[in-house]
Amino acid sequence: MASTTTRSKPGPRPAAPTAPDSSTQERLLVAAEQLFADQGFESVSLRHLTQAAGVNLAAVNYHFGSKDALIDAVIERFVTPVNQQRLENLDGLESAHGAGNPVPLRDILTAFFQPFLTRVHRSELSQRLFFKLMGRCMSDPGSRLPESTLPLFRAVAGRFAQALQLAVPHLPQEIIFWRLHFTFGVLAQTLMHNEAMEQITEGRAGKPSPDEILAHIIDYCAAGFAAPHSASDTKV
Amino acid sequence: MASTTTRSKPGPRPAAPTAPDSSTQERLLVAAEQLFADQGFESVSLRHLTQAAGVNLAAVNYHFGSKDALIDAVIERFVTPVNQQRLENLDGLESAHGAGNPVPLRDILTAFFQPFLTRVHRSELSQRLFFKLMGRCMSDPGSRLPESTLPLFRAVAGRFAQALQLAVPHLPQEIIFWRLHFTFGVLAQTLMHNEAMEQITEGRAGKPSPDEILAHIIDYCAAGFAAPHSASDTKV
DNA sequence: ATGTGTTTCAAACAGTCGTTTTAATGGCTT
DNA sequence: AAGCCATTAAAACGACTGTTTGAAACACAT
Repeated sequence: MASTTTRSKPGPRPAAPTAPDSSTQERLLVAAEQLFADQGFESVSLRHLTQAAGVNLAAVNYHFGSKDALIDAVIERFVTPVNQQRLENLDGLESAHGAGNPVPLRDILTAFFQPFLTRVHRSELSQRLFFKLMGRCMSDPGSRLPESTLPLFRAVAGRFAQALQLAVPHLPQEIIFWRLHFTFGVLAQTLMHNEAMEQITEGRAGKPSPDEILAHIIDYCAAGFAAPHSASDTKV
Repeated sequence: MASTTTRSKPGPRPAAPTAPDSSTQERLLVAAEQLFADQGFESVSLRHLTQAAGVNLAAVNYHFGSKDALIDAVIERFVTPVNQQRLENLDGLESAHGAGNPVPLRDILTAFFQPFLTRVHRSELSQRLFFKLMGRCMSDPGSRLPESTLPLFRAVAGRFAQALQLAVPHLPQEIIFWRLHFTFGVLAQTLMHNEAMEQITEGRAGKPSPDEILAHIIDYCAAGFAAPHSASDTKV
């Protein structure tokens, strides 16, 4: 009988999002990435997840130890290359402008945002998924980031803060941290609710391409970052 | 015996966060506000919630019908006055500058952000709570907003978009929507993870006051909003 | 063929969740 | 006093959660 559509219930090997011959771990990671992205980490049950992946219920605990460990694996799987490429981008910029010389603000921000947008292209249609999963990592309760990713995150924050301090030397370091914080917020909002923007811009000019989105973000954040610091009247 | 500390387990009426004589609905709303704020809507069980409020487990379903209805009630309870004051602020600004005349960008943004910060003062120490609860409303899965609040939200969005169009006439409407979107992100990030900023700024000058935070946000968002629009090369 | 280690499978575990139920209160009018 | 209503109370319901179990299936070496 039916074998055309993507049934979710029975069958030993229902149409899976992965190649049916890939390893169980791979299938779990891919299915988890998909489901976590549009339902959240806690809302996806292991039964739903393993069923979508076409593997046994116990596979998660066997291969990863626990659901939390699977979540960490999913996050680390795409957070790490993003942060690595961020550092590579910044390395290239700094060596191009000479060590100790300031790098233009827009270039720094582009180096920070770009890995999100290019890494999306590897799996074609998973763009929306990737966006939302990233946004979820940045805003889920308790800043749900695996321990193993924290050192790299700290390195990224430190390096970019340092580069920014050279780019906008008229700002005290504290203000730079605040604005880095705000910039994270712009990114998270864009990643999580980008479909809301698609609705707004729908009548106009098709869907916004990742490059367009990037341009809009850079315009906004670069201006916000370079803004003069209205003197706080608490001091002096 | 013991009645000094805040026991959470037994007793007919353990030390509750509300006046012990207030109504059951009131106690539930107050306790829910507190718990939802720092644990998230789905992570708080009704048993934990009713215990903290000092009421019976069935009280939630009796007075509100379901847990979801309680969540909606909690959200609506403080979202509505915030949006009402936003409209009042904008009314005041527009009548002060004359109908049809542009209102300064920073004033518009202040009118938008200020209700968050002043409304916080009503319950003294609940400032952090209020911040996080609001942030959660804006970023939880499915944009968890009660139906009853949507008309007011739409009115706020429309009115402010209109005012902004007069304030930054050099921008097409689509860009204004994008930047309104980004501004939401800055707000949500600030509301949710403000304690992260307290850690960063700790060694320096005490805690940031709400007014300082507001000043930082306005500096960033006003500049981002007024930024020139780098021409998108897709058209023309 | 035999043994070894890894992986899969169906089934059950103990626990929590939101909700419902039924009985026991309390205050109020008639 | 009796009767009625809204509220509270304790207990149980069924459904779901993540996790564990012990046996079956497998690949692959000896």
